[in-house]
Amino acid sequence: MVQLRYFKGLLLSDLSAPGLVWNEEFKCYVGFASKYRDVLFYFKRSNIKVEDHVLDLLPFPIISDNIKLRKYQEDALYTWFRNRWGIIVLPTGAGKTVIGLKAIALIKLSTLIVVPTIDLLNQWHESIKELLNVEAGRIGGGYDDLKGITVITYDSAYSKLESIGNKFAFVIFDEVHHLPSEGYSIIAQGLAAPYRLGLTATPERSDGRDVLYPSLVGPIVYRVPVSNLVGKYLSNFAIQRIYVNLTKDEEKEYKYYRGILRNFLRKRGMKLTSLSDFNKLVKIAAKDKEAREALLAWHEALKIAVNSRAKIEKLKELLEELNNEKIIIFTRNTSMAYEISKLFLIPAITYKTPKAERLEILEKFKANEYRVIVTSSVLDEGVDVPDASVAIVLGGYGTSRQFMQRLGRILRKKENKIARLIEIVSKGTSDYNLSRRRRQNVTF
DNA sequence: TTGACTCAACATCCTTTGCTACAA
DNA sequence: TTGTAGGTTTCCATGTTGAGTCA
Repeated sequence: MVQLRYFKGLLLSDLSAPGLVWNEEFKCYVGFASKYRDVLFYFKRSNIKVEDHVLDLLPFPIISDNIKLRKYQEDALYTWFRNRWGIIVLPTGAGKTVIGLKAIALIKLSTLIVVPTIDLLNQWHESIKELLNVEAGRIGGGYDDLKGITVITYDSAYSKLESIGNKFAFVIFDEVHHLPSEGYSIIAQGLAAPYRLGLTATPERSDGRDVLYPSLVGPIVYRVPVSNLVGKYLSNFAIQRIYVNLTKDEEKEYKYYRGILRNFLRKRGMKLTSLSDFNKLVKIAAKDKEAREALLAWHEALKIAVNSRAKIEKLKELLEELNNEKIIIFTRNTSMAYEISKLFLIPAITYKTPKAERLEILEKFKANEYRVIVTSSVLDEGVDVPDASVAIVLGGYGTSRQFMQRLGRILRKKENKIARLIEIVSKGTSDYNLSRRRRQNVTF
């Protein structure tokens, strides 16, 4: 007979098991609470009886569920259900929340839903009320209400982990690509929940920490590419790139700043061919004045390339040409978003835009009072953005995630219309590299 | 309740073609 | 002579969010 207990995000066992190590302080074998599932399985397989005091589950509420899933949602859910462990990847707008809700209705055990933003916290709360007919608890964004089905932000989950770690049998990580980060991964480790579902449209991470998924939430068990849903559930779309040249002045300035960087690299015998090269430069720049100047020059050059005049000129043409379309313009820098806002009298949303104003702009965009809005990267994820027919990308990161998220903003099904994503790229600059990089590893 | 503020955490940040030391 | 491996993480700047505090 072995005794298993939970203590502040940890699993305690008086017998050894894989994933547990002897702890002198506790006088027993200790591991992360997330080991609970494996350890239990190990003891059962070894025919060792377990006195299990780990879970102290909250009562599951009475729900009613009339959720009808689409074929691909059903396939995804039933594939996941075999192990009740793993990640489902679905494009933006393909109905991930509904799958999560159906999973809750099937498992019928206390459930924690972890989300990155307060917007999503409230959206899940609404959906649960609407589709499961029950008022869920909320923790975060001013709420602190623990219930048998609770929605919580990643930040609150992190800070409340010790006290809630064994209260749930099932955990859903929405936008699960956030989970592997250094701090948030502790949430997955400290929860004892043996059933786990991750949901995202974009599982790949540029820092490579996506290799941690299997141990935190399980591997990707089902993936629906955009191309499978286009036409029937998502809009047909076209991607177009327009290349522009820097103005003479910009080119001069761009070359000047790139020259500072290049001279520094040559002088120090360094190169900038990989991310680790870049990190090395950043590290040196913390202490070395010359390196800092080189890095600042890199920033300046990039800014010139990404925010060039020629892009604004091209944008002007496009706005005239596409005068019947609903358009979202994406920039990289907030300064560019505000400049466009001023120039074309278009409402702008950035992280500096107060919540109420943001909501008002999105409402008016939805109601067709505004035809065009401009934004930096705040609307990439986690916000319910009304659909547009055209996305004009003036600048962004070199990540496929952002590219797919922005594409997702125009993919809601439209009758007899092809959605368009138009990228405007400065030729012969680092903006070109960014554009190329963000399209690598993209699976449609 | 709201708003303004601060703080901590997370994410991105690289790829033209040039260097140097060492092994084959 | 030629080919290739070497060096890797705590942080230049900017953008974004949630939480906490205080008025």
